[in-house]
Amino acid sequence: MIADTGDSLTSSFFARPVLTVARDLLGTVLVTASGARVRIVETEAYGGTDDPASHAGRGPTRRSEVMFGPPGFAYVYLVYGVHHCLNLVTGPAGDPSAVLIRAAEPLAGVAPRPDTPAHRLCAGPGLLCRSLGIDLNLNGAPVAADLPGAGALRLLAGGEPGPVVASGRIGIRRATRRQWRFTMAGNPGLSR
DNA sequence: GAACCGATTGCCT
DNA sequence: GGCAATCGGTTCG
Repeated sequence: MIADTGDSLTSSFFARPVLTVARDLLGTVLVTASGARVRIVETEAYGGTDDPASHAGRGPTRRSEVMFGPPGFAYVYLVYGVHHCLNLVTGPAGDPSAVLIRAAEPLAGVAPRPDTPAHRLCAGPGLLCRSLGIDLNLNGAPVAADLPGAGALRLLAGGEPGPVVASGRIGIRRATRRQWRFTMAGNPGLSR
């Protein structure tokens, strides 16, 4: 029997403007190949027409080339040589934009850790990737359900996210005034 | 080719 | 609050 993917997000969801996708990803459920499920509670938008804080800001590199491709694919990179960050490519092909998944709240299948409350296991982009086993192997992987080979990562449509707050992006030095960070108000799983 | 910086986190004082 | 870990990209010589 074929798995029911009727609630899975497809390319048309990701093909929209990056700010719209970043906002609408709140409340959706990320599912890994191992069956872990987390609800996204914090995102940030990067790229678009002119974003000096984006990896794509000065043309494609070997690292950022996925951002320049079609929507619905994962862009995973290494920060500070230590942690991985998960992004989802948005907009039409050629528009180098993506949404950074900054935090989520575990629903099922996330391994506990000593001295870490469950709701903090994915409370940051690096923590989220570590808890879900996401690394460079998933860079360029198809996420939208209609793409060939999709399945290593899936997104399920979520319920109402509740009140959403737009604020300045964090952890960067450039273009911090843009209100491109989206959070579920008051959620305990937000990054610090 | 060397020096510096970065979409982070955890451990130190 | 400071800082190390550690790698890719950018900048400068």
